[in-house]
Formats: sequence, structure tokens, C-alpha cells
Amino acid sequence: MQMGDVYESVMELAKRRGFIWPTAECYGSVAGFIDYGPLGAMMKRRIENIWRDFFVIQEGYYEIESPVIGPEQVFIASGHVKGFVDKMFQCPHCREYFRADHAAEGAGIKNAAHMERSELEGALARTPCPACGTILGEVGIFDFNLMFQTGIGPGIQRRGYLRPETAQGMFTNFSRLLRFYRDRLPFGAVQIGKSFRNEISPRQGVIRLREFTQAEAEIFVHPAGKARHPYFYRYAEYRVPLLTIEHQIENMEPEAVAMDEAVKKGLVAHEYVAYYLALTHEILVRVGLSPEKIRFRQHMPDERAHYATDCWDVEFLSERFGWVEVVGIADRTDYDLKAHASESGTSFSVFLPLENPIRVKRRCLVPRMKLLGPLFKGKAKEIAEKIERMEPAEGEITLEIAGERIRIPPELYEIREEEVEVRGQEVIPHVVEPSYGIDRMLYAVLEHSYAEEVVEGETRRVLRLPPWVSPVQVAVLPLMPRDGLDEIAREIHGRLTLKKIVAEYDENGAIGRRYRRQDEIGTPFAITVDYETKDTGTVTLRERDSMKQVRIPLEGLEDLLDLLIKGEKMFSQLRS
RNA sequence: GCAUCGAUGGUCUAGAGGUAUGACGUUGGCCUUCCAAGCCGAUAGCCCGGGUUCGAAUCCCGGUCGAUGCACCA
Repeated sequence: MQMGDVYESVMELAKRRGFIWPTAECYGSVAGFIDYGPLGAMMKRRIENIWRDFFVIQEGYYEIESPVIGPEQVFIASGHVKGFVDKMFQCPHCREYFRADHAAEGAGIKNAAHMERSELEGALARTPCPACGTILGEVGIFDFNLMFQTGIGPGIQRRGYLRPETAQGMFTNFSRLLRFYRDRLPFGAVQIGKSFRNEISPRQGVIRLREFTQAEAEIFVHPAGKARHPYFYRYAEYRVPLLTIEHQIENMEPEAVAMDEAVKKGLVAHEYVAYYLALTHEILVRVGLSPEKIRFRQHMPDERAHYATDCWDVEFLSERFGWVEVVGIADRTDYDLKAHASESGTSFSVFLPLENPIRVKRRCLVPRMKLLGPLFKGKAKEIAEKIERMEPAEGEITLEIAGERIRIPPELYEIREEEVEVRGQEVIPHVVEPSYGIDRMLYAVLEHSYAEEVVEGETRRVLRLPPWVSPVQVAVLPLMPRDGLDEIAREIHGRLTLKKIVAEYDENGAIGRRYRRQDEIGTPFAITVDYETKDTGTVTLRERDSMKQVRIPLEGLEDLLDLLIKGEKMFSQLRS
């Protein structure tokens, strides 16, 4: 097989057999959008559910669901309104579009990235166009924001954006989630849903979409507790191929490292990040990526997003696109919670009680209300509150209330020594975020599981999907569509359906042709009803990958298939 | 968004200023006792819009989508 053509073959198969196809084809499609067909939607749901098995069931991080449209403030706080833009301009001569800061720096203008718009416009006016070489002259710089903007409600509309990541939903719900988890750290919440980025020029088919599905987990941890993950032992010896910053500088191959070693050697920032590296590896292999085509690449310092400290891209190797990011694992620190705290004016911290409350002596100022009251009337209360919050000091105090300077002579307050009990501390948690691109994952699974092989002179195309990922789980085929074989097959099909097994009945065409149809969509097993079935009450069970068959009794067929589909029993263990 | 190239049934493809070839697929029937067999029949197509022309799927222009290069991808 010519490997360069794998993308074409996979996409052709995906379109023809109902996995993925371009959106609104009857109107000519739109770049950056795809539709999932019947098998694709089914497969995508299976992948999402496997992800849930890990994050919701194993980790115990409940799933939430928040709107895809968010009010402007959310994205002002997150930094996306300001930070998710590129300053761009169009050359008036050749009509090419450029990023303003890149063009300016290319022309030798220093510090262009931090210039104001007008300053940058002035600088660009004297430089030649990077494409056509003409001196640019007057160019209008405009902000291109990668977020889709919309209005909420009629009339004077409130501005809204389609979310560029699902993460903000977990952050804005922080205090409700905190209460849900009964005020304890660590806890986490996850979300699977659509996100939107108005890419300037999406290429690469399913790899860069304008609307895509993310599965994100936000795990809130005590800043001092990141070094120890409570269940780290699960993955301590789990080996993951790491491509560290050093590997990249030295141009080395990734290296399989056990997680405890990675933390000990300081390759990975702490146990929390390491834990999710390993967990991610397990998920990716489980959904059907080839282990030898996965690597974990650490972000170079200049590559990190505005919020992250240690950050890893999990990449898969595509025959067409090279190494492609499927998952990002970042320590976002307290960036997001602090940002929302300051934008919203509400608390985004956790009160953590001390096991043994401590008593501390402290001096504080106590306003003498008897004197303050008559003197300041309506302002007295506000003044008193300010005084209480001040560092104790001797002498006259100067305050500012509503722009007015007010002097408070010492006789209006007293300095008191008191012993208070400190019951705990307010902590803003740090956030560890594993973020998965579901669409890319699905494509990676398709590409890695696609195979062509020659069987008796004919090319057999087969998707070697794990049985728990295949959209159709079993094919039920009568050897001949008559002599009662079809009736038995239909009855078996019905029995499987009752067990919630996705089964397809097919009687059309030669048996070999029907096997091939199922191979192409990755159906892992086929039940064939033949003439022996009537005599012995047995059917044949064919495995997709080996094309081997065994005879098995009709009795208990559903349970056996259920085990095979879950991977709890292997086909190779079966005997006729 | 720029440049170059491309777009013909579901898929692959031939051809071409007078509406189209073949194969595969799908499907109805016959046949067929386990891996795309055979026979007969059916099926559906020139990316969209405008122009030139008696007539455009074909020529021209614009758009859309795709490939490649540039640019973009916190």
C-alpha cells in the first residue's frame, strides 16, 4: 500500500460508508465543518463513552454541560477577547493579508508585537509589502478575533461569543462545583462538547475544524498538593514515550520513561501532570491508536499559552500530516480562577480548615462609634469598615471615601490587642487540564486502523477497530437467504438487539461479499447461519482480523458476544 | 486570503461546442452449501452563478470545495 494515499483512502471510505463527510454538500460545503454520518456518529459516541469511563467513572470527576454561547465577560476574563486576536492588515497593492506584527518584525522593526495599533500602522507605512515589495503606505490594521461573535437577544444586544474551549464552563461554575464537592480539594469536573474557532484558513480536512468537539477535564488542586497525586501508584511504573524540551533541542527520538522516574528526574513538573500523561496514553491505546505512533511532546517555553506553566502535547503520527496534536495537558495554575475572581468580583477560593485551629494574637483598630457616628453621619459606617481593615498604626489616619480625603484623629478609635482563632486559610486552587480533541482522535483511530491486504488476489480493505469502538458490533448472515436460514438469522439478530448489541442483518449477495462489506466498516464479528445450524443448533462465528471461524452453540450466544465486544474474552480462546 | 492545478453517477474513470464511456458499487431476479464467482434487468452523473453562442458539461469570468506553495494555526 502506498502510505501517502492513506488519507485519501480513509476519507473516501469514510464518505462512502457513512463515517464523515463534508457539511451541506448540496450547497458546495464549507471549509472547516464536517458532518458525522450514521457510523461516524456512533463511533464518536463510543469514543466519548470510553473517555467517560476513564474520567467520570475511574477518576470520579462528574460531567457538566454548559452553553456553547457565553456572555462577553466570560471571555474578557479568560483573555480570549484580547488575546485570541491577530492584528492583521491587507496590502493595498497586491491584496495579500498579513499579520501586522510579523510583517513589521520581518522588516526589521523591533518590538512590533507590543506596539499600539497607530504606532504599528505608522511603522508599516514605510516598509515594503512582504509579498509584492511595494512600499505599503497607508494600511488599516484590524483585529481578527478567532472567536465567532453573536448577539444575545433583540434590541440593544448583549454581545456573546461561541466558546473557543469548553474549559471556561468549568471555571465559571467553580463555586457551585466546590459546594457540590463539599468544599474539599482536589476535585474535578469534565465536559464534552462543541467548541468553535473561526480559523482564517482551515486546511487538512478533519484536523483543523471551525467547529469541533472537545473533551476537557479541569482538576482543581491545592497549589502545594500538586507534587502528590493520591492515586499516583496506579501509573508510577507506566511507561510513556516522552519528547522533552531537551530531546527537541538535541533533536533526539522520544524515550519511554516510567512516570515515577519522569517526576523524579524533573522531566515532568509534578505527579499530577505525570498521572494524566499516563492516563491519556491508556485512553488513546484503548480507543485504537497505534502505541508506536503516539508521543508526548513538551511545549518549548516560548510555545506555551498565556496561562500555562508545564504543558505537553500528545501527538499521533499521521501518514499525511506528520505529528498532530490530539491532546494537550497543561498546568494552568490559578490563572483562570484569579481572572474570573477579578472580573466578576466574586470569590474563587476554597476555605481549607486547619486540623487544629491556631490562636494568634494580633492588634487591631476598633472605631469608637459613639464619636464617629455624630461626626460623620451617613459616611460613618463606611469609615468604620475601612478602619477595621487597616494595619494598626499610631496617630492620625487619612482615608479616602468617594474621592474625599478624611482625617481621623486617634481619639476616634482605639487599638485593641485580641486573640483570634485561625480556623483555616483561603486558597485559590491550581488547575490541571487534560484537553482532548475528539474529532482528531476519531480520525487518528480511522487512519491507524485502516489496512489493505491482498487475499487470494483481491484487495481486502479492513478497519481494524477495537471491538468496543466499532460502530456495528456484529453482522448476522444467513449463508443462503432461504430454506429457513434467513428466519433463524433474523431471530438471532433480534436476540442480540435485546442485549443492546448493535447488529446488522444482511442476506444480500454472496457470503464472501457480505464479509467484505463488514470488514470495511470494521465490524469485528460475524455470525453465519448455515445448514448445520438446523441440525446442531450451532452457528459459525467469524473474527474480522484473522478471518477465522469457530462453531459455537446458539445457547448463550448473546453473552459470549457481549464478552467479546467488551474485550473481556478473546476470540483466540474459543474452540469449536 | 494570494498563487498554481483540479472538480464527470455513491466510488474510480473515458470523452467532448450538439447533454456522456466503461468499471466497481447498490438494487430486483436466477444461480450459488463460507470469504468481493456467474447470468439477466434496474439505478443514478458533467460543482454553483454569470457571460459568449442558435446551442455550454465543454470556451471566458466570478464563486465554492479540494490538493500544493505562501500566509495563518493562543
